[in-house]
Amino acid sequence: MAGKNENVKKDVSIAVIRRLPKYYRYLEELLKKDVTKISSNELSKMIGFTASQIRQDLNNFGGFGQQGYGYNVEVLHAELAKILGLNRDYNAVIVGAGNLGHAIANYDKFDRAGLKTIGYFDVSEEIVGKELRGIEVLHLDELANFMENNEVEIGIITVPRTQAQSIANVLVEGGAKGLWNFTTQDLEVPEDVLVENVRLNESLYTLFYFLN
Amino acid sequence: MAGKNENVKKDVSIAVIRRLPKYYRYLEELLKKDVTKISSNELSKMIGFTASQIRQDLNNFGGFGQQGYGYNVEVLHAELAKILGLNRDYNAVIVGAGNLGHAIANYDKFDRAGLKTIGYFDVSEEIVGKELRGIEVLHLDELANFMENNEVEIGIITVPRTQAQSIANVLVEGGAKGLWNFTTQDLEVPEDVLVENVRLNESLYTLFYFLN
DNA sequence: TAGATTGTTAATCGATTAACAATC
DNA sequence: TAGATTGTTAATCGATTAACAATC
Repeated sequence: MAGKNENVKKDVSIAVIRRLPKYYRYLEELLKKDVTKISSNELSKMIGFTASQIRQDLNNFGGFGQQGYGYNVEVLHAELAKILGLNRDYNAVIVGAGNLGHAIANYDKFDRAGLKTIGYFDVSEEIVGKELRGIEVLHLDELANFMENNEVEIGIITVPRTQAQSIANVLVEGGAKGLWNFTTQDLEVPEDVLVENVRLNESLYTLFYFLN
Repeated sequence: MAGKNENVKKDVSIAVIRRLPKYYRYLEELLKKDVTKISSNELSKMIGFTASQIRQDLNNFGGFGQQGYGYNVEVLHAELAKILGLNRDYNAVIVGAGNLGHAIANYDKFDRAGLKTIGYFDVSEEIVGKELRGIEVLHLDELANFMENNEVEIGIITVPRTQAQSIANVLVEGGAKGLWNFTTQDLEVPEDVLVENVRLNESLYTLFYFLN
């Protein structure tokens, strides 16, 4: 019994995972304000989740609190950083160096969070050869070669939808373990590769829906 | 009994709403391929939701199918467009005309979906005065005035987080009914205003999490 | 008509909330 | 110690899936 389950961390539901960054963000603010401790009840009032949910969520990863006291802000903040994998860097390439690609590349917060974009690729003659954050934008044709010669964990896809799948293939072939997909294309990838989709159109349509 | 409930469309859950754009997208593809009819079962195989879920989802809005036949692609596509509010235009302003603002402004698909960006605002000297899609980018100070003189339904916020709330206030004061918020700030707005958040950092952290 | 497939009710599953004993 | 608040189990709620009668 013991041996077999030792490494089987019971799966935490995706709903929980997606709430973690919010906890992290609020903890960060408390830290800045030099707040040293916080109860699930106080946190509940700030964030808008129930205290019960907060305690349940956190307890998926360990007992970070102390009865009668609450949670130590600094400790919890650090634990969340660890859980979210913010304690290390991730090499990434951006494929599609248009406005959206630029926006991501230039967003300091992502860089500080550990997203290190080490390569930019495009097909447009206007863009290829230009510099982005001190790095020359390469032609898409050089992507496969680049992937071979660099450790790239994350591929960021900000190209027109029709090209998305073939680029995903090159990225995966080149060793990327995570794809951040900004297109509407549903990408097919091997089981050990992760796709995180940002569906701006779905978000927009949802907004439209509620305006009617 | 009749009178009171007549207008009370039972609330459709947000989970359902967020699946609609995906149905719409796949229907669009079928339409392009001149497929005239589709069963929930066939759709299920394409989209990856269960046939049962698809039928349940659609039946929140009406009985669009026909027993023994399935769904008429053209009809269902048109119905979804109507439900999602894609059958009309929405005037919008973009506040924050940096890379992200540019990306949104230049994304043709949004324009074709009905998002009409009629004003751009920023504070940067480098950007204010320049043209974006043939329209001069104005200084943020002119936003309130612009809102007063134009019908603007949607405010798109792509500024640094610290300015987000005060800009939201101006937008709401000026009549915006929906905010598309690309910052991490949780916006406080009156009850009749809708905020649709795009949390890129939460998406990125989720990706990080799964890479560990 | 027989076969197919919807619309809809019932059963199941999972996530959220409530409750409270454990304990700092 | 008494009070506070966690960690955790139990109850509730809502969403998903299964089943099937209705019907094209």
